[in-house]
Amino acid sequence: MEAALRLMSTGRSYTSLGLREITREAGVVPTSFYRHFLDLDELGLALVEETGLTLRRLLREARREGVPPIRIIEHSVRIYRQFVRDHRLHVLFMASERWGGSPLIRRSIRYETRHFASEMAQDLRELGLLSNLSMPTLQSVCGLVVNTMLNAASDFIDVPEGQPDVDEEMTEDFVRQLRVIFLGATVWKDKAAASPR
Amino acid sequence: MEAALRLMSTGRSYTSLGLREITREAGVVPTSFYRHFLDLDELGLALVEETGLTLRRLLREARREGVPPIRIIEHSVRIYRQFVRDHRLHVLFMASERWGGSPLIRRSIRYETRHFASEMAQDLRELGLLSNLSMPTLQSVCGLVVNTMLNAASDFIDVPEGQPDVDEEMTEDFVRQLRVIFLGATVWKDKAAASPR
DNA sequence: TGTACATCAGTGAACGCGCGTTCACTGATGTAC
DNA sequence: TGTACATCAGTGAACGCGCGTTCACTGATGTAC
Repeated sequence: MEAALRLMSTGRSYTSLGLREITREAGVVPTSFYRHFLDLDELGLALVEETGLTLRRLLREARREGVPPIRIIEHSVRIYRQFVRDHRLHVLFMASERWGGSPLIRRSIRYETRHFASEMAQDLRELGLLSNLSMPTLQSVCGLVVNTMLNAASDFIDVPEGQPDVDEEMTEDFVRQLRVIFLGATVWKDKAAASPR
Repeated sequence: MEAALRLMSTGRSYTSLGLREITREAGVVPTSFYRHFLDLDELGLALVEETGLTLRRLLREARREGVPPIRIIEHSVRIYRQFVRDHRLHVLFMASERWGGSPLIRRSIRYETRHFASEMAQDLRELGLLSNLSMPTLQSVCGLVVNTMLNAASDFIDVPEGQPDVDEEMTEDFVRQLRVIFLGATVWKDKAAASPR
């Protein structure tokens, strides 16, 4: 799995990787692959699952430590940023295979991101934030936020390693976009009232 | 070019297509490929260029016919929707190869979308809309809008043909997201004043 | 403590196959005089 | 109107290569008694 991510780190897509290529990178004979996975799709799915699991664990901890309801965005962006730093290749994989070549992987990523958006919506609800939105609208907004997060992550593919200023500028832009979204959500007036639970 | 798009219409990624595969789909012998393109990257770039050109032409016409400044979003969404319908595969190609396997194609798509976002920003400026935003913020918002448009387009990859209700629901969600963004942009207060042009 | 057996990641040879690319070619269409 | 030549999309044979997958194997590690 690490070998596959490493091969993708130069901007290759997952679907373009070969089985032999991956095992070569892993320093192992091609046939060994079958000791671990049925085929390449299964490896991809394992990567998605791993990433989702890690992120969910992180969020659970973050939730447990209690968040000051004010500055929620800054706090979340900081957590997300740290996650992207620690698991750069995993996030890149998720973000760029969202519409990659394998239908199975696409489906599993879509499932994972929806799950993530739902958790975010629920968190906001429980914190009493954006209570002006109906649940469908809140879901929609969270979906938009997640997509924006993944887009931002993807944009880092082609940024060369030693460019902290470009990096900084892109993050700034990303935060601004999130602010616009949340600002819009704050003043939004839904036709339907917020569902009472 | 049409053959390549056709092969991708079932969810394959461009990078995973083979030269022989494409020429086979085109009903032509593999070697004929070289009469038209140097390699697969060049074919991809041609597709990007074609799509960009068509879209720009469409926008120019739309601009010429004059837009009532009110209902600008609805109008634009309708135009975009028509474009996606008429050039479904082209848009899908652009949207899903944004972070696909070929660095050259990625770069060229990024160039094209930036260009598009800039034109949108300029249009809004000239119409006197969102004049509360500084130019960088306006650019950022337009970038967000373009990305959201492309994400929405990509989500149609896995929607089976005969599902008009799902289609409708997704469009509705997409429009709602755009509204949230524009609403946020409308009430946004920039630290810097809007540049006086 | 010692023996017998199970488990399992990794090995290496072999297979048939489709790939990208080269080459010299054909034959239709357009252009010059 | 007729002839000679240029252009150019498409052809078909051939090449060497890396691919995914099969098979019977090795040898280290863990487990049962």
